[in-house]
Amino acid sequence: MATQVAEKVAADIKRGRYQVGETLPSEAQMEQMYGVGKATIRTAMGELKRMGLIETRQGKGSMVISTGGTVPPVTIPRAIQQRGKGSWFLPEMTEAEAPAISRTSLDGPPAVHLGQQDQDAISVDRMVYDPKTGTRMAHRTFIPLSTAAEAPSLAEAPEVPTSEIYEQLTQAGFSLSFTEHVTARAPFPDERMSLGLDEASPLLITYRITADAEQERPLLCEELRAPAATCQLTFSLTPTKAPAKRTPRRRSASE
Amino acid sequence: MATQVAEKVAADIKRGRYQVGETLPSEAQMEQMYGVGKATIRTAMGELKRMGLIETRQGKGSMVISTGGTVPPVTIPRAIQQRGKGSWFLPEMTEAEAPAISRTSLDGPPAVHLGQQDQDAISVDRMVYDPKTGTRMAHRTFIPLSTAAEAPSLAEAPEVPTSEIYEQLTQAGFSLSFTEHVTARAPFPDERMSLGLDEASPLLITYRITADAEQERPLLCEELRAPAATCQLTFSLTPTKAPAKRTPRRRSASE
DNA sequence: TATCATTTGTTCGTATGTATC
DNA sequence: CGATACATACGAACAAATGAT
Repeated sequence: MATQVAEKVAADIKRGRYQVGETLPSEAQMEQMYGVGKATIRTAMGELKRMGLIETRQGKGSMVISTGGTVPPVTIPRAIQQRGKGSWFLPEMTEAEAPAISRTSLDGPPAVHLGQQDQDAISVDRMVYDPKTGTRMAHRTFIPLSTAAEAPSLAEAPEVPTSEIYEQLTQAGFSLSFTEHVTARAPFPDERMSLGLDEASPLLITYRITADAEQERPLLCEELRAPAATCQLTFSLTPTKAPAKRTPRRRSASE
Repeated sequence: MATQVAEKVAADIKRGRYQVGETLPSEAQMEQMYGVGKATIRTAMGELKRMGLIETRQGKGSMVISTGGTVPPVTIPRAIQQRGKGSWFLPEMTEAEAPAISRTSLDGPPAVHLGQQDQDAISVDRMVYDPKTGTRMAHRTFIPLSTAAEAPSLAEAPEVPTSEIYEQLTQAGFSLSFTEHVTARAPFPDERMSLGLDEASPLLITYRITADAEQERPLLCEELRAPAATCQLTFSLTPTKAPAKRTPRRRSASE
């Protein structure tokens, strides 16, 4: 029944019955309108919030912020430019705070993607944001100790920009290739706090794995967490010109 | 308070206090354990479900299905191979049903990405699934009428595999380039039905835009919606070798 | 500055429906 | 069939934020 109410209100928003920017009738009014209890209305409002259609504020009311099916306003380009032999250029990110450096034991997705379960790594945490909208994102760089051993300058100053990390890896003799894995999930409570997610917006999560092209050996892992309600990641796909004789097999996913 | 309970249980799961596969104490028991009411426990369980830690089934109980921080089991490769001049090869997808062809008016993200607001397009709906896990995904191809006009064979049989669409566009004289936009949101009620999302898992959404490289004119839009709890998209990033806009080129960077 | 009505946020207790075993 | 457990809904109370008086 709560779902039916949510669908009804969503349809009304889509039809223009409720305009964007307008405040919906109060919950008490909706109870009367649909002849249901408070819990039902609140469940329905929760669905509408997660769908990104409305935004509620205590003491004010529920405002329509979208009619659904819109493109997220913040575009995060995931492109890599190589200008010279070891000169890399990445889309800029504005840092909200000074990066935090720590030493961690690799676990979860970074460990799987790097193939280094329970190994140690240097991790650099950054809070970045989009200057136009103020959207905050969490960025984390994992530098395995085995990688740092081959590029000693990395271990000394791991908080340098990512493009410089790529440069140092290139100077260390590696030929870099990049793979990115994207997924999403509901944020943990502490992530809601640090990213300022007032709603129950999902979290868009991407892992960029930098590997040595020849050895196919993972060298670096970068994690980016962004609120999916306001962000979209953009990739440029380059067709690979593979010979038709043999199919290059990707690693099968079975964890 | 509900959040605190959720954090406590999540910590217990992460610490191994509750093992994966095990059933949690019943909601009634938890009310006693934490000294809270039913609504609080249910809110907490809802958070744990969205985080992908537990799965609840009516009449059975709440089962732990993950300790958090795991890699989604289904990897969806988003790669494009070009074998010959107009011979394309894409990762295979298993169709669950026969494709449904309809004519729609472009709206929302597809319209924005194609730059064709309110124009008509042929849309081909497919329900695909991963044979190993049975995960269902919704795939939709938008062929603008303006594109169909230049590749007439497309309009006659739009339900051909995507690789064949690329082939026909190449034969029509286009030089194809691809861009992909990824975001996520909570599923709509009808999407929960059709995709079989028993939980409140977010929906991972990606739009692949096929454009003509020279004219930078969008030709085609493919939409893929997959349950984020079990899926990750994988991209291969190719560094672009762009000439520096300010730095003068001293050497001919042939590579 | 203080007060008050309005509105959402959170929790509680209870009841009923429904799937599982 | 019956006991158990989750799903859904109702009614009530209080807290907290907001905006106007």
